[in-house]
Amino acid sequence: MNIKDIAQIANVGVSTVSRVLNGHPDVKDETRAKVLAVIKKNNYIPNNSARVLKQTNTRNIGILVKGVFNPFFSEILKTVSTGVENAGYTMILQHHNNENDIDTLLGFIKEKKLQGVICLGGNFLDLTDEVLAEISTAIVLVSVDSVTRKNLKRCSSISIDNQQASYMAVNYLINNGHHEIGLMLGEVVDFGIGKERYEGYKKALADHHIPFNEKYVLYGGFECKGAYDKTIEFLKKEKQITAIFAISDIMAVGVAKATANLGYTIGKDISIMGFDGMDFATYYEPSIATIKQPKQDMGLRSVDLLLNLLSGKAENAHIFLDVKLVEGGSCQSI
Amino acid sequence: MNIKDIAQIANVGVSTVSRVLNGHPDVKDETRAKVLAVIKKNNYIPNNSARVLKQTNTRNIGILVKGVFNPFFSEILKTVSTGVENAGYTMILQHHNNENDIDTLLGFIKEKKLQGVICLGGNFLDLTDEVLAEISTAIVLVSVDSVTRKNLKRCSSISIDNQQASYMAVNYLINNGHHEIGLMLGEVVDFGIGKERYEGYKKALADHHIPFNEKYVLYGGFECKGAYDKTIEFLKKEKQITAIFAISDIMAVGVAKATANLGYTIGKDISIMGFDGMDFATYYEPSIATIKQPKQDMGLRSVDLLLNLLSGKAENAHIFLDVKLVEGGSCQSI
DNA sequence: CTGAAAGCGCTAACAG
DNA sequence: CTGTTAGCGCTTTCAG
Repeated sequence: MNIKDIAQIANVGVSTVSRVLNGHPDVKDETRAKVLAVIKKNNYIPNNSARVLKQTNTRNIGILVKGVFNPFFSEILKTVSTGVENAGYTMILQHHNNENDIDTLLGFIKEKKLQGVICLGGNFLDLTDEVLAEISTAIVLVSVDSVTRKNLKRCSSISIDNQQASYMAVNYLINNGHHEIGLMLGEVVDFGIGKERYEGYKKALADHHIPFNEKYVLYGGFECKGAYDKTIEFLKKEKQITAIFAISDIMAVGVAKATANLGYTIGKDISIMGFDGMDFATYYEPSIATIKQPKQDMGLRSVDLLLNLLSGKAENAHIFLDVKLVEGGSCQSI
Repeated sequence: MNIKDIAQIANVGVSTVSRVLNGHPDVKDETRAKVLAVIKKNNYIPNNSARVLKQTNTRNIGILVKGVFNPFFSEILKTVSTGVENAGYTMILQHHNNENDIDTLLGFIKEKKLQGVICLGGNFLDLTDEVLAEISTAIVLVSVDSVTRKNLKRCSSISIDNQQASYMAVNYLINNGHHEIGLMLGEVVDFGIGKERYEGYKKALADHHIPFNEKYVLYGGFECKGAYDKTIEFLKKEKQITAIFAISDIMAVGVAKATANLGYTIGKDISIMGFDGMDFATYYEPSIATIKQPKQDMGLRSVDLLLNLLSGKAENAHIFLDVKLVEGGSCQSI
């Protein structure tokens, strides 16, 4: 069942069917009704590929997710997918773990003829306006490293200031009297947000004249279990530790469980901070203090921006959203 | 830059380029190398739409997610997306909340020329082999209602026995001495897995001659907050309650927090069971007892089955995977 | 307002 | 082994 069949059954030309399909105004109401009726009766659905092949306007939006499919991205994804679909676009999700995020992005755009892409995570430090000049695709980078600071004119970004957010967390711990603060990062090699949060940690220590100790830096692999295991091992050796800052809530939960199992009372014997602002951390007992990222807003604004970019209603922009330090029973003064 | 350009530059015909692209064997090594070089030098990437338009073999696999993008689905999605991409397929993700899951599925298949679909969630009770006879798309339903029991010959499914799993949980609570057991469901209207778990709850009570009390059934909307609020309200009225079974871990966390805030000691004053087997529940303090679904396995097996269905290596099948009751400090005998 | 016809970029006969 | 060519189903001029 294709457009030709419909045209034949409805006794009109294919172009008329096409016009009806695309909501062009210059079709007689009567004809439109007839065509619509035939379409409905035959359950006809236009072939997307043919349409995309022909049009420059493919209505394809890609979502490129880098690395682990963490719950934080999932929440953004939820918002984004709703927005993209409501706007009548097709959403193509690609998940990768390649070295070169830029090449992956470029390939994705060409292959799928994307009109727009939202990248969740990844490292785009080497991205330049020259590279982007070759393509006319709208690009919004979400939650990526500080490429945003380069003020590229041919792409947009929505992010938070990771270094400052991390600084805020560590500073808060220090102001609560903590000096021996462990840091739970994800992977050892991380040139993206992990690195920036690492630097925020170091800076906060330095500003308070607290010496930095490499042994206090742990890598939990962004999973509960990793964080749990590393914390157990760590606290057995470093008994002077009074606080641990994990750069994701999921790891914070692992840290919390580890301290509890070691006999610490969370909040009293040890303070724990997370990062992201996930529900399950807020509803932990005690509530895990965290740096809350505006997840919903990040999703909403990235779709908004992308759609406005596509319709020419907006210019490329680099938007920094504010985070909020959410206090919780897991963090107390000493 | 298209196939014709490449052919011209490489001084060969388009079909040769096409053959190289598709790994056909009958190309002279020398020619292949030449073409490959030109492709690489020009950063040529074939247009997917044209390929899909032409081929029956579109290499498009759709993932249709129904309802909330919960963390449980996200985990499956992670596994699935990796599998689909490794097999060289394009993954098109669609997220919907329509009434009619079957029509949505059918439309999705036609529009995107899908060769296979994996449905996460949804209600396919009205699905029949007659409807499926019209399409030649491989379909794997994952985590859906008991349509699986109808033994459709033209689609597959991977699921757990929700009623029995729920029965197992409630039975466990009862055997631990609990008689006044609250049930935290998601939405009031639910003809899918929610209903089956509801029935498992009722059946367990009945088998132990415990009267069913409609007031003990709560609806938390599959969110921490909803579960939290409803539990607070509930426990203020029904002080005789000694256990609550939530049909998702995320809600169990909300329930746990509520009981803690009301001054209950979890595990001692009240027992809590979850469902799914998510990390953050296991790492809760105390660990939340749960019915662990084989998430990883569900993802893996659905991709496997789908790919084998596509290559003719497997027949449609309805697979029930086993769940496991994981004990935890949140549940104790009284 | 409507129809005929030219491709979009690719694959796969088919012919060499 | 390789090139020529006919469409895949659709949109979009261009004529009516």
